[in-house]
Amino acid sequence: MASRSVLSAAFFDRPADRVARQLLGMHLVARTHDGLVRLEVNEAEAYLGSHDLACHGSRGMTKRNATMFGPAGCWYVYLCYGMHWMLNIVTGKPGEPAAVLLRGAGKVSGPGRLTKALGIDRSLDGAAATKASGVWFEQSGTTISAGRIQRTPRIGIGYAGEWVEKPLRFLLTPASS
DNA sequence: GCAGTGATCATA
DNA sequence: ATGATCACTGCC
Repeated sequence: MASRSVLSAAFFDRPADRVARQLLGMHLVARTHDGLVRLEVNEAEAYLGSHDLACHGSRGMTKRNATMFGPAGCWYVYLCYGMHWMLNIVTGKPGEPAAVLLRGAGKVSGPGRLTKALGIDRSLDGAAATKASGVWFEQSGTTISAGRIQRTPRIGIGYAGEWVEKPLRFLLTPASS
């Protein structure tokens, strides 16, 4: 059924800020050793490409960030501070390094905690976000009103010069009831 | 407020 | 080979 359809590579072949915005409210689904985990995405950051000084790809391709230069819809996973795995989804055209960092979903807040909750590590890096990879997105069917979306500067990128202040972090306010 | 933690990358 | 850095977290 459409409301549970898996997001395809085409969904991610757009500018990272648009993808980050549109991922809010979608479901991040993972097969873990404890079974299927399904979390609503509520925080994401866009890393726009080679011109974005906060983006890993802005300093050229390295072994670590090579996945970012690949096709949209693949996972880019790397280790930060020697302890925390960061989960990103690659966006845009091959050759252009852009991605969206997943920072929060469901009740899990923080990018390192998110990967820990989902059992994600480097072994996912480079895989396409399909059921075959074990981690994917599904459409939630929920319409997100513009009023529930906040934008702020990104976290932890103080080195990025004029890009520090760009409002590329997207947050979904919990629905009130 | 800051220590932990270790892969990664630039420099040499 | 060496040293600085780091898209974070947890405990002080």
